[in-house]
Amino acid sequence: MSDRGSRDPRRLDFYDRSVHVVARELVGCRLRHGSAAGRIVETESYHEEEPACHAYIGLTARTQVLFGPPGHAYVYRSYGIHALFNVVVEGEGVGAAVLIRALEPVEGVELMEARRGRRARKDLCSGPGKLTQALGIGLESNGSPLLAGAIAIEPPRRDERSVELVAGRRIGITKAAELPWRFCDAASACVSRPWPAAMQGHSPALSGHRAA
DNA sequence: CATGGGATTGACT
DNA sequence: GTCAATCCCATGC
Repeated sequence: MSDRGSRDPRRLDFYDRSVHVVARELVGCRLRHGSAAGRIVETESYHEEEPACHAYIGLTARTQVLFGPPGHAYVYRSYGIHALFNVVVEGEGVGAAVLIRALEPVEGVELMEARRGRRARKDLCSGPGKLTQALGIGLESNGSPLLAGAIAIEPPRRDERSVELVAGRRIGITKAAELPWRFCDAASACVSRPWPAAMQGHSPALSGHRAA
């Protein structure tokens, strides 16, 4: 794999790089489905060589998309209830993906509230199951191309502040839980709980924009 | 074909 | 802090 690809998530070579590089660079980008969009503030990387990754077991019906070409959505059902959205990365034949774990709502907040129920804005997308519900992403989006489909990833806007990136251990897993493959914007109040140790002592703001 | 285990969330004690 | 909801898929008989 090469790490010299594009930093523009609207280009295919952005995704054809190390899963950890892509996971870090996705923080600050914007995930969109129709008129609803949010700023990515938390990701985790998963790779076939490590047992927490679904691709660890090899090529099956479930993991087919993970081993497919980069730049596509991998969506699966978690705990029978929630849809979790991932970005397939690295070359075809390599099973690796970035789990999108939290967003700051930036567009279509009313639509997100309609889907999620009225609650604090910072809690609309502060978890991997919450953000798919808020954006209306379901299992039918599994395999959807991110460069030519309903779901798109856009680069950070120039008027947004830069990301304050911190890494921590992945959460919600029992295998390979010690790997520091969770990446968060420490300045965001929308990161899911528990916050990484590096965020203790922070007082994150809600908005990803610079103060007016 | 039956079974068991989740990359979670929200409600409740 | 505890716990149930709920379903897809991998595994084993």
